[in-house]
Amino acid sequence: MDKLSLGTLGQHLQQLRLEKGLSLSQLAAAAGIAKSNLSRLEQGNGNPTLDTIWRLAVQLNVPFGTLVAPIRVPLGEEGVEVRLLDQGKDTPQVDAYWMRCAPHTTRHAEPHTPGARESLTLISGRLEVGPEGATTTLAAGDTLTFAADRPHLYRTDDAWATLLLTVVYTGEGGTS
Amino acid sequence: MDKLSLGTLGQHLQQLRLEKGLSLSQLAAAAGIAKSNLSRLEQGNGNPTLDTIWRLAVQLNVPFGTLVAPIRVPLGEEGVEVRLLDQGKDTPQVDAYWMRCAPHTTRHAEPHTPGARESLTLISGRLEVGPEGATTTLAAGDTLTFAADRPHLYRTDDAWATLLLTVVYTGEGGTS
DNA sequence: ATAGAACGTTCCTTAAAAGGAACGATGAAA
DNA sequence: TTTCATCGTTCCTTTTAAGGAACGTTCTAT
Repeated sequence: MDKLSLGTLGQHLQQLRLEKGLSLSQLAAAAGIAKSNLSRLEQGNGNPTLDTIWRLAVQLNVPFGTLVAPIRVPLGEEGVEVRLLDQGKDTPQVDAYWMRCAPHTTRHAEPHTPGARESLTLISGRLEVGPEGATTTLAAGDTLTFAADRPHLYRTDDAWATLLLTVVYTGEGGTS
Repeated sequence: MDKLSLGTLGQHLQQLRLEKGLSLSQLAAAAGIAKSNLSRLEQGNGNPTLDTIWRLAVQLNVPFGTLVAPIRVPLGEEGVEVRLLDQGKDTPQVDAYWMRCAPHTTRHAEPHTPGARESLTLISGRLEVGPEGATTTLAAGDTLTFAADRPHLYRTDDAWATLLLTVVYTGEGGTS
């Protein structure tokens, strides 16, 4: 059974806060909670109340579950930053990510569930992407959809690449 | 900003519990929390801990936010909520948005600059979208690209729709 | 009826989350 | 330099959510 990880909550909180350019004190004041409270949460300690989470979610302008939902991304590889934007609750299940790749980086991705497809739109930079052996090179504004139930890769040349990425699990929908 | 309503949480809890045919005692035991705790929550009192909500969500097998999200979610003025995710700095310029539309909502959008195109991917729900008079209906996971230099619209039926949207401002410089 | 079991509620206690005021560290302005 | 503001953290106190054991009620079976 799924266990609640307080660490990811803290990471998400801090990440979202920094993206907004807010200091810990500012966010705490804006949300109407104590600094000490927010500090603990970002450190991964504590077990916040619904009221506390709600106030933070409102201030950070994120759908409620986003703060808590664990990032289901292998991530870790250097030069690649991935953010979970949203998780669809319909069938088929759809996960939406924002992704940024450093120059001269190759990310190999494992196959997803059978039938899964990825759609992506390049926001800036250039990116070679697709199933291994059948990749395509995209420029800013281009979109591509490909089968993601085989090993696939993302590769940048000498420029940064930023993109939106959605994974559609057309197979039996998994709940998380 | 929106205030947290504990009443709706209680209603949702009870509704989901009854749908599953569980007694209050059973659910509390299965989730590993005290009966008194669950009883208070269903009555709309109390302010549950993240741990408590999590355990209930797991037992009821609902995505986390569902328990808390009121029937009507924080929406923009016209039932449409839009968040800017990213702005490309390359050529062509690309703006990335996250967008959510309430049921039975129609949003008319003005034409963008000549040559502009929109690409969108539906994360959940259903959406009729496209240039006025030439719309398409999308389901979760579907993607669509259309010319956005004409008046276009987004329309939902009886379901919420969540989607990623990118606007590509294809200037004079043609993309190779 | 009567005993038993399960239901949901209401107390009281206890563990812990939130608030508040320190603290040292850092950075900018006088 | 010195001063002042703000940063994030760490205590300690206060508030309160969660646990536990009653309770009255309802239903079933004996």
